[in-house]
Amino acid sequence: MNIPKASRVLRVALPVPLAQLFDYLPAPGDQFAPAGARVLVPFGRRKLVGIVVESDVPSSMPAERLLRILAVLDEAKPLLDSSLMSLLAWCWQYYKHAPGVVLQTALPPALRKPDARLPAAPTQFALTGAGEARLQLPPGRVRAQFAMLQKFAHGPISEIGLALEGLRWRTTLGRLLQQGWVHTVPLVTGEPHITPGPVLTAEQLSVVDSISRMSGHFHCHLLDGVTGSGKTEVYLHLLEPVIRAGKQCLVLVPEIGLTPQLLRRFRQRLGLEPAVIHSRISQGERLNAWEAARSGRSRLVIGTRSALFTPMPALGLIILDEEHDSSFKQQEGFRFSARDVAVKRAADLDIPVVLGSATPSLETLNNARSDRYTWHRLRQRATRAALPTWRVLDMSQNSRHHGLAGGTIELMAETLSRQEQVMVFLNRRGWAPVLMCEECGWHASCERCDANLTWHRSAGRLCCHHCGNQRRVPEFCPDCRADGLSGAGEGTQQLERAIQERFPDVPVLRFDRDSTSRKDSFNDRADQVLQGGPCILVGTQMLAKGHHFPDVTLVVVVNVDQALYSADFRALERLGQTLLQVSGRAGRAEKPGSVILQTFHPGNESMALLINGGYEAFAISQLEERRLAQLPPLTFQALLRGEALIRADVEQFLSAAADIFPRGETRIFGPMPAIKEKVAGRYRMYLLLQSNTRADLHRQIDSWLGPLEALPQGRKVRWAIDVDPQEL
DNA sequence: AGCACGCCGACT
DNA sequence: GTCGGCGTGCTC
Repeated sequence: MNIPKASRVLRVALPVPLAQLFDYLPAPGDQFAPAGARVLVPFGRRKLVGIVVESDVPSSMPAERLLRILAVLDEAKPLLDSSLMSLLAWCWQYYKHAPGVVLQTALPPALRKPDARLPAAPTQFALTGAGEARLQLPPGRVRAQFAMLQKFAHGPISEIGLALEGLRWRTTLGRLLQQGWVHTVPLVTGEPHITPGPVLTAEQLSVVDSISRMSGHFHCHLLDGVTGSGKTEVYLHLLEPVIRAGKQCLVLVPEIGLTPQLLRRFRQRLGLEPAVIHSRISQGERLNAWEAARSGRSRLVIGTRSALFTPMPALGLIILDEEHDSSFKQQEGFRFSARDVAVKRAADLDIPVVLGSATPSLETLNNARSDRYTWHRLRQRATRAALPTWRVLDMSQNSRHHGLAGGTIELMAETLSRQEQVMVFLNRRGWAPVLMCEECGWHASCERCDANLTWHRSAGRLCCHHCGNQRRVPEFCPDCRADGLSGAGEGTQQLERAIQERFPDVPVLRFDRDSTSRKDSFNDRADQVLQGGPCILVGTQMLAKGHHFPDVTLVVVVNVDQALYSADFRALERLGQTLLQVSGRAGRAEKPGSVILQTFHPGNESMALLINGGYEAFAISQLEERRLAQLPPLTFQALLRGEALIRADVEQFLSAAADIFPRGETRIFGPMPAIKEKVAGRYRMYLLLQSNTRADLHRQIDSWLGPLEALPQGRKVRWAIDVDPQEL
C-alpha cells in the first residue's frame, strides 16, 4: 500500500473574510517560520501579507495545489508572541469571526503592508577609547567635531539629545562614527522614578491592600467606586509595585477618557513615558508605541479598546477603567468586548485584572455577586464632597418653556445668583428632533434610514444622525405646500438659544458633537468654565464623562423619558449609569449639588429606586428583572445580523438560517427588524439566539456555521455573528 | 474582500 | 460589431 505522505506546511491566516486558514510550503531552502511571524504569500492573483498560525504541520491539501511562501517578512523573531497568538485564536473561535481579520486587528496598520519594517530601537552614542584619546589632544582643524566629542565626555547621548544641540549634528556625528571616536550603544531607559502620591484614605488603603494581597496570580477585581472616590489614585498605587518590579502594565480607558490630563498624571506619578495607543494617532506614532511595548522598553501602555492586543512580554497587571462603557465593545467587523478579552488575557497570563466603575455593568455586577470577581467598594468621596440630592420634577404639573419646566428655571436662577454654575443635560443634538407641518402633519424623514431628520437651524439644514445624510430645510411643506413648518421637541441648539434668552447676562456654553468637532474647542470651553463665575453648560452625553466642573452645583436632566419605555432591554441600565455619571458632576466639598430629573412619569419605580436606594440597589433590582425575563447576563445571547438593500433578501436569508439551526437547548427568535431597521439605505434584521449555558450556545453555533456559509440566500446579504451583543 | 470569468444591453 | 453591467465562483 502506498499512502501518499502528507506534505508538511505552514498554516497561514490571511486578511480575507473567510473562516479558513491556508496551507503553504516554506520558501525554497527556507526553514519553517514560527507561529506569529509575518509572511508574504501568493493568493489567487494577488500577493498578501499573512501571519503564520501553525508551523511544520501536515496538510490535508493535495500536494499539487500547495504553493510556496514568497518571503518571511520578520526574520528576527515573530511579531506576535505565543500567548498573544493563543488569545487571538480564542477570539476567533469565541466571536466566530474570520481568523485573518482577527489577527489583522492585532497588527498596527503600518505593518499590514509587505514592505513595512519595524522601527529601529532608539540608540544612543558613547565615546570609544580612541575618542577619549582624541579628547586629550588639541581641537585642531576639526572644531565642530571636537566640540561634539566634548559633549560625550559626560556620558552617552541619544539622537534627541544631539538634535537639541545643533543643526548639522547628523553630519558631524557621522564623521565621529567614521573616525571610530564614538559608537552606538543601546538606549537603556532609566528606572522610572516614582513620586509618592497623596496619602490614601482608609477606604482606598484597604482596597489597595486587599488587591495587593492577591497579586501575582489571576484574579478579577471589581473596583466599584463612586465619582470622586479616587479610583485613579488606587490604580496608581496598584501600578507602582508592578512597575518597580520591572513588569509591564496595560491600562485601558474609554474612547473619551484618554485626556492629556490623565496622561500627565500617570507620567508625573510613575516617572515614565507611557506608550499611548488609540484610534486617532498617526500610523507612525502607533507603530512606535506598539514596538516600544513589544520590545519591553515601555513599562506602561495606556490606550483605548484597540490597545488591548498590544504585545507585552512582561505584562503583570491589566486595569480597565469605566468597565461599563459601551466603547469597549467593537460594534462592527470583529465585534469583540475589550473588557471580556482583557479578563481572558489576564487569566491566560495568570495576572490580576482590575475593572473600575462608579456604575458597574450588570454583567460585571453579576460576576461580583457570584464571587467570581472580588467586589471592592469605595463609598466615600476622597474630596469629602457631599453626594448630590435628587429631585424629580413632574413635567405635567409644570409650565414648560422650550423643554424646561418653570420650576427648573427658578432653581437655575437661584443657583446663578449664588455665583455657581448650572449644567443642562439633553441627549439630543440639533435644534429640533423633527421638522413638522402644522397643517397636514408631514414630517421630514431620511429616505435612506427610518429616522426623522434633525433640524439644525443655524446651519439651515436637516441632518440624519444615523447616516450623515443632509439637505436644505424646505421653505414650505412638500406635501400640502402650507407655510407652517415648525420644529417639534427640543435639541441642544434650541435649548442653548432659549436659555440665553432667559438669562441674557450669563454665558451659555454648548457642548455637543456639532459645537466641539474642532480640535481643542472642547478644552477651550472647558477652561472657560473652570475659571469660575456663573455660567450655564448645555450639552449631550459628552458632558457626563471626563471633566469635572467643581463650580457646577445644579444639574438638569431635561428628558429621562425616552429610555424609560424602550424596546432595548439595556436602555434602563444605561439610563441609570448616565444619570449617576451626570450627577457626579455636581457638588463640591462645601457646596452640595442637586440634580433635577424632568419627567412625565414621576412614579417610575426603577427611577425611584435609583434615586432613593442608589445605583447598587437599582442595579440589583435590574438583575432580578433580567432573571425573571430570562435575559443576559443570566442567559447568553448571540445574534445573526444581516443587512441588504432589499428587505426581502435579508428576511429570506435569516429565515433559511433559522430553518437549518441545529436542534438543542438554544432558543431562536426572529427574524426581526433591528431597532433602527433602515440605515444608509440598507435594511437591517437579526436572528436572536439565546441559551441558558454558554457551552450549548457555542456548540450549536459552531455546527451551524458550515451550513450557514453554504446557504445560497446569503450571497446577497452582508451578514455576521455578534456574540454577547450589546445593541439590537 | 478582491479579482477573474461570463453572458446580455446601449453605444462609438 | 464592442464596451461594460454585475451575478457567480475561487483563493492553500
